[in-house]
Amino acid sequence: MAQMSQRRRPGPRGTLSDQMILDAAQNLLSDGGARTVTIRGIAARVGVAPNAVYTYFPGKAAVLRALVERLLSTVDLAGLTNRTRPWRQRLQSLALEFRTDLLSHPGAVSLLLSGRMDGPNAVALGERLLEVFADAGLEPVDAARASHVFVTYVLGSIALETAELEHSGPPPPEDERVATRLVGFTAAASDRHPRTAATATTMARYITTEQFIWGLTRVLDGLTRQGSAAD
Amino acid sequence: MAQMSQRRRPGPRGTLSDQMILDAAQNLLSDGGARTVTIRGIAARVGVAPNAVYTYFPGKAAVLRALVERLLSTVDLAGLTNRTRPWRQRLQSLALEFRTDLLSHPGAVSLLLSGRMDGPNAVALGERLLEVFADAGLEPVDAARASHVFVTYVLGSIALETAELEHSGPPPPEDERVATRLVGFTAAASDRHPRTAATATTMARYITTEQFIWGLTRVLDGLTRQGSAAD
DNA sequence: AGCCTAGTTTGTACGTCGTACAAATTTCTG
DNA sequence: CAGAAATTTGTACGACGTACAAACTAGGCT
Repeated sequence: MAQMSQRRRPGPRGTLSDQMILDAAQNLLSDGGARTVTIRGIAARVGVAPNAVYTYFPGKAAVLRALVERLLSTVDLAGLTNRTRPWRQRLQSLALEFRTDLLSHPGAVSLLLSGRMDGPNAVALGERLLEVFADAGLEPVDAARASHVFVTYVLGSIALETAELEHSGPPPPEDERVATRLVGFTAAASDRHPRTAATATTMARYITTEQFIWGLTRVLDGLTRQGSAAD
Repeated sequence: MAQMSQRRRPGPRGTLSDQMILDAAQNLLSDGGARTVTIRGIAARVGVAPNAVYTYFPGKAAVLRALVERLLSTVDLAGLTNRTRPWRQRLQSLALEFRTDLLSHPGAVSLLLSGRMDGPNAVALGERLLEVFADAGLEPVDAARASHVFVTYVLGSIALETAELEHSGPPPPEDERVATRLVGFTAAASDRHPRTAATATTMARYITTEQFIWGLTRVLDGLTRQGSAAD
């Protein structure tokens, strides 16, 4: 009946951009984890109807891709290729920085692992890695393979670490997580698993910075010695 | 119309169990990928209302946890501890078998990486790994750390490989995936990325069995040599 | 100036998901 | 053979992603 005109809202306010959408998405990721990064949540955060997002991105997947690229853009490429520092130190700094960043955004890794990582920032990072491994004395082909192993180790580590939190809220401190794991392992260890029982305290520390560096060092050892043992 | 009593359906048919539910879930995972593993899909597959699943599992997360445990139960623990074979060969067989399994269930890795992997089968596998690294001559603490690095590399590799398909349907053969990647890399490579351009064919092969073994060999090299280089 | 057009935003709607609740039914226990 | 316990269902709610057309605003053309 009749015309209830004057609906009041629609129309371009002009103030909205893909960057604001990514800001909102990144804030959601930091505050509440990956599962709270939602089109409707993003829209609410910027004070807009959900559909408005589709003006700037064709879908949720595109938003996530762009967010991954943004996260990759924050890595320190200059430090990575600074030849005044030994190559090992440069790689370790990069890895540690990356790990800290990603652990502080619970759920960001699952984002990284959910796409192809073929954006411009990903390619740029890959190029720098090739450079560093060339500095380490590797032939181009070996440098390429080594850089992929490096990426695999770093992302795999972080993925395994975040696997056990990521469910709700901000991450507890390292000590606390270790304690929780220790309880779990000692409970699971039995006569049937003597070695697990014997090294439970070590295994509880799988998720620490110390273990991350230990493994990284060994991986780099393996990557930069010519020839391989046949045993 | 009157009373259409005889609504006909509710009541226990007796024929339903947690195992059938996991069967259905696993079939869905194989056929359509991780995103098709859904409570409603599982229920439809066993010919039952969605809520029936909640009689056997408290929620979707529990179903996925149990499914992960089931996937872990298929690994060949006996072969892993068979001392008639050299330890490197045992680890490599395990890694390759695991990789083949997980690549054939697109999306299974994201499942593995979405929980703590603390079920009985996971613990049993961990115990065997400790045994193998002891065979390789490592002290208990180093064996524990090494086994975690091993797991990290294997799961990380598979995660990176599945990252770029996982979106719809059955995985294309290795050659085809390599070709697709090559196109992408040569397109992305420019004057600003000379090393990327030079090794594009190698990088396109990051997702092959060959690269997987190459990296695994290097990682094991690094894990089983005492001491570490300081650069 | 004023209109037209293109671009932006919204309301509404559809189909999907996980899952809570109580009613209906069957099987088991005594 | 009755009652208790376990199982399954219908229905429903609140989220989600996203399609569609209507409402609106801003800028370019005359």
